[in-house]
Amino acid sequence: MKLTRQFFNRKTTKVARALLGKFLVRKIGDKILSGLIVETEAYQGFADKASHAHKGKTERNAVMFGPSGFSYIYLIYGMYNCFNITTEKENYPAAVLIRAVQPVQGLELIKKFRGTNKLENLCSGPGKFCQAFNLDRDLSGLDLTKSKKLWLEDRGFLVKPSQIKKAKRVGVDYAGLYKDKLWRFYLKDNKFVSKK
DNA sequence: CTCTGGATTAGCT
DNA sequence: GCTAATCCAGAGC
Repeated sequence: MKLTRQFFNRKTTKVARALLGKFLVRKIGDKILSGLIVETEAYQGFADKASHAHKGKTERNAVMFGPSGFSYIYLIYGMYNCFNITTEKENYPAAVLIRAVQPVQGLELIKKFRGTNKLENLCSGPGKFCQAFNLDRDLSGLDLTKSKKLWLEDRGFLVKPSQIKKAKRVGVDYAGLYKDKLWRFYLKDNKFVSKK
């Protein structure tokens, strides 16, 4: 079943945890790509120095201030894209970054987009995942509860709380007090996460 | 295996 | 002008 607004309209860390084991589905023409989410990170509020919303609302980050369940995709390091899903109520800027996915459907197309065949190297990082699923900034601001190109599904994959590991977020050493927050979540022993 | 530097550009100061 | 929610190739061990 497709994830609805109320799934995303909760505390960001809760959504980040709940997204593990859910499926991200992408439709390109008549082809379906999908993957099991295995790694996420939470970015929330005004005080979080690692968040784009920390300095207030801008043209780029405006969607983070909107309703939950929308895509926020931005260019990082001049070369890669990062895909996020907005969370929480309107005017509270927050989102969950999808860091890694276990590819399930559409392997052929995913391999083509990535230019590699090694399974564990297809979607094991936020930039890799966007490349694999052909996500770019054109798809930012989509309502993921309504879109026909991109949405999330619960397919009954069960994740026990004991299978969820917490860690510091990656690449945010500049974020002062917030750099050590344990707002990264991933599935224990899953070989598709971005780091071991 | 680990470590390091370069690629490349929008967005903010 | 500076630098980032990253990735990869190449060097060294």
